[in-house]
Amino acid sequence: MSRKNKESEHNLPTLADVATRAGVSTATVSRCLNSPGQVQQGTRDRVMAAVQDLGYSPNFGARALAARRTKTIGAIIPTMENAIFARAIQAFQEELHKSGVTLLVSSSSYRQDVEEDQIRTLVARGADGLLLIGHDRSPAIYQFLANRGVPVLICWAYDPSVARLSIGFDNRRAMAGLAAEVLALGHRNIGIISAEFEGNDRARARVSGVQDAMRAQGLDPTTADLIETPYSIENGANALREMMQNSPRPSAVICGNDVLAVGAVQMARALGLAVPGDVSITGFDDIELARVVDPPLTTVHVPHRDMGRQAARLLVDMVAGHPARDSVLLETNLCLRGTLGPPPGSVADS
Amino acid sequence: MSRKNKESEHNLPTLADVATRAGVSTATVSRCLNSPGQVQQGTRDRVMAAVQDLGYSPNFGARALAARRTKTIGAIIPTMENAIFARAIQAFQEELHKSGVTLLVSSSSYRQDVEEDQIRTLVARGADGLLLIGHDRSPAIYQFLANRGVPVLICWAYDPSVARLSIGFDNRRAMAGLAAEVLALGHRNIGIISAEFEGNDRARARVSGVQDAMRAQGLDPTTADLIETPYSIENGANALREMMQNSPRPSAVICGNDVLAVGAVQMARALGLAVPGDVSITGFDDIELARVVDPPLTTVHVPHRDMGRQAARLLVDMVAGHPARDSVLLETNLCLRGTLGPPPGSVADS
DNA sequence: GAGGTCAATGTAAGCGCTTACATATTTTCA
DNA sequence: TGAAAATATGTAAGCGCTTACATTGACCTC
Repeated sequence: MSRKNKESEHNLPTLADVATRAGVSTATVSRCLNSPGQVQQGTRDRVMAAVQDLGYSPNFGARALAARRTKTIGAIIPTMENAIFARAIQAFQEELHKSGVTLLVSSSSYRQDVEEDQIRTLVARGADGLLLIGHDRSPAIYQFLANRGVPVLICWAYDPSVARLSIGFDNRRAMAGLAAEVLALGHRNIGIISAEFEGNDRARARVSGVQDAMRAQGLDPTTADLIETPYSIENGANALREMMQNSPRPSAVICGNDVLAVGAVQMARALGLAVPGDVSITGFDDIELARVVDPPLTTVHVPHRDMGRQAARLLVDMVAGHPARDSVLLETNLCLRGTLGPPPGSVADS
Repeated sequence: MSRKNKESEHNLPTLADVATRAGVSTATVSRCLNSPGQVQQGTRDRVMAAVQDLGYSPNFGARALAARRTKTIGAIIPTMENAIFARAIQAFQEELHKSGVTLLVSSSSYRQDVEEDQIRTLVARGADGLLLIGHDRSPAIYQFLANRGVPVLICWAYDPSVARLSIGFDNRRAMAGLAAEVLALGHRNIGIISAEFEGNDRARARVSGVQDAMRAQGLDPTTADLIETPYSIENGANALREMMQNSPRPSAVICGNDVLAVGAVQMARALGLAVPGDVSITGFDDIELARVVDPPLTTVHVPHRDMGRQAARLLVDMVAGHPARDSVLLETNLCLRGTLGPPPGSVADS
């Protein structure tokens, strides 16, 4: 009951073809490909020559099926559309490549349901491990992953209160540091433009950081003007416009990331407001955009490349059965640039 | 000689487990999953319940092996690090998703050897089709793809002189249009900052476009100052600095893309040159960055999202055996913004 | 009511690989 | 020099699916 080979069909060379041509068994060919050390030089040469001649390349599905691993790691990022995740992912991929691991990337558009789908898809495709951004997701999906025995590394967040292994920075503390700087200049009317909280623990932590800093100064955090909006330049711009209609008007607007901040800066200028003369604006991430906008953005530098690289090493180890003992905390640092100044009418200013 | 099941091992439910639990054969379960119409309602319900109960999800490798297709399409882009390709890929993925196709993305860092590796990897992984950027690559690799019967769609380029199916725009004509605009303002000393030519037909085509426009004005294209450098803001900046040391100094610098142009604008300002008062600068692509820089960049708008979306549809059709008849030409349009003005000392200027 | 059609399901043969175990060959050293 | 140890290769059993073909039974049609 053999499947008919329609003449039209492509018939690629298989391991068996290579074996025949090289005059060895399929096992030997397989070994040449996977652990060449086990095969004698002469035999190996013969096999490799056959591989070349035939233009053989192994069938991934068969290999995955037989070996029960895929040398594949999956990553799901919220978006590819701006540079926030791109640099980290690029570094992640480069590092994985060194270990012969392939990366599969999907983007979830910041939607939890989409992300869950993608997690399932990646696992079904045999991802040996997964890189995810932030901790926020349903217990059910973590349970699923645990059942499947798929190691997961969380990045972009470091939160010692969560047991899961992660590599990242302390969003809350980093933002608190920036906010402290803002408050130290004398700003008292603070605006916050954040990403939407739902499903985004980083965004919440950053806002908490601002609130921490306010409390530390004896200010009431609830007096801060808060707008939640999806990350985009345009949304940042709109949020700033809205915020500037309030009274009292914030003299400093702290944004959840650089993309929002860039939009805010542009809108401020469009409204005829000087930055930082009339309003100070800060970002978070220090992506390329931060230096392109005029004036350059005061922001928090996140070691994206480093995070990506280290994440790759950790995850490769985890897949190999050497789970890291502890989460990794990376340091961020403040980039004080042109968009932050003293509030209008302050002593330093007059 | 059965493989021992070490007790420690995860043993996921298989199709057979589902079949047993539902009291049907594996074939029926398979049909429920792949072509539910063929199965009676009652049976199907029973099977689906079993799938739920067991938390079954199909093994990708086995499926690919047996079905000889993967519902996967691969794409290789030169870089993820800036936004040039991100928008198109995002749209590409969203559209593929509608057809139940998974996207695998790799980036080649603009290196041909890396790209060939990745092509082979993706094919080995069973990609049913491939999306590639530009035409430039070795005949050997095209031959390989043809042997394997893997359909390929080229994007980012439209060149009727090449037989391969593509979707894109006419880089040469688009750039010629922009250059004509520059020349019409009276610029005669032209600088060109391009990506490196090797392996990048788009870059070459764009420079040819500038030369076409010069010839059309009776100018000698070889008088243009040309610098080739990899795409990055920093490289754009360095190239501009270098160019400004020449004499005569260009009054307009046409850049191969927005990333280079943004770097050029920033360097011009750092050098104390007014843009466009002292030097005009143009880009290509119209990515977000183009509007963020001050003044906003004169550039060529490329319909990235549309290209991505249409590419997905075409490729899905090709994989299904309905190859498109012709390459698709998309229109670009000029975005005349702040960085382009008349040359210094021109009548309009004085 | 015999023969034919059609729909629903079952049977079982692979898909192309890896790897445990068996076998053959060479090396080592008491 | 011979037995044990190490090394190289072969044998063949799956890995978890899909699907061609076989089977079954319900329903028509003349």
